[in-house]
Amino acid sequence: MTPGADRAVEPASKTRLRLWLKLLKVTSQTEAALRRRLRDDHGTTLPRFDVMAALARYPKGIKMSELSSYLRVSNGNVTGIVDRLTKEGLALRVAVEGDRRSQLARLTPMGAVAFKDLATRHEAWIDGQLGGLSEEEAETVLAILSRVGDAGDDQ
Amino acid sequence: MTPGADRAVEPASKTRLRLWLKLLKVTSQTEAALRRRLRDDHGTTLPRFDVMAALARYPKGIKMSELSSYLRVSNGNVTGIVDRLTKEGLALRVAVEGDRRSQLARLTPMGAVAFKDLATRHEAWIDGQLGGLSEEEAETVLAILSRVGDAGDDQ
DNA sequence: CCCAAGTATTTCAAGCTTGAAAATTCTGGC
DNA sequence: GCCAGAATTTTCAAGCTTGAAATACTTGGG
Repeated sequence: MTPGADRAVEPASKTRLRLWLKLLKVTSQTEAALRRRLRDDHGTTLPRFDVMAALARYPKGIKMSELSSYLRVSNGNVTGIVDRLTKEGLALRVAVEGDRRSQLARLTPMGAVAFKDLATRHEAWIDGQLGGLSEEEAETVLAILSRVGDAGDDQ
Repeated sequence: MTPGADRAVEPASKTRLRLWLKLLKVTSQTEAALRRRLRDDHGTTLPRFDVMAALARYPKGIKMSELSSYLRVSNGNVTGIVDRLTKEGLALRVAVEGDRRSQLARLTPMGAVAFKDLATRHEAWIDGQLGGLSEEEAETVLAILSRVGDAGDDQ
């Protein structure tokens, strides 16, 4: 749509590529630091944290397939992560009434406590990482990026 | 804009957490789409692409340890990726004069051609993904995020 | 010259990730 | 009731990732 003028278009694509590289850099640096922190200070991993965060939102449990689509990862992936959380006593599977194919994954009481602690520290830590930004700047970026990750903003 | 009128009561930490989740969402969605594209249309992977991009910047070759610190991944990681690229004829290792511990990794002519093609398509594709943003918006986000991923902006 | 300490890389075990295939269970048309 | 096809989950092979240990080589002090 409206590619029209062959002069004005060129700089925009370069700017967008730079923006992509910057987005990648900020998130991967922050994510790498987060993984390190989870590992060193809490003996866990980011995928485990993500799964626990999802399970925490569904106290009554969530089906494995719903969990994988919620997290946008493959079915086989969550199977392995929930397996490991279960082995550590943080999660469990419960049968679904009336459908023996499905199982609900949920946190154990121990898992819920562990997650609550993690979540609190997580929020404070992220705040520290992004602390250089004012609330207004954060809102500005949020508003602009909302037009990129547009499809299916389901939360 | 200014959707934040009634969000003024929200603490800045919540806004920053939302921003983090948004950044994560945009980059991981884009990255997932990129991985899919590389795999389905080009039979390769993002790590391979990243390594090839790094090697393309050093036509004379780069030491394995320099490669891993450039990409900010572990040594063992690049060993495996370069192994696979080598097996496919896209990269090779050459001995370093005067230090038999080191090796220089570099693209083969075939690897260089393959990368050049990939890079061209990559830039156009990214532009399409972020096409919803004006150049001004992209610049705004870039300026703000530059204050987060501050350390060592090497490109 | 010898060897201890340092440097460069690879190997390894464990976990994450994917898509495809397999196993299990359900459902609806007959 | 039977069974073909659909739905749900697990299993699997291959690759990515890390940090630690192992391997190979270099350097400098004695």
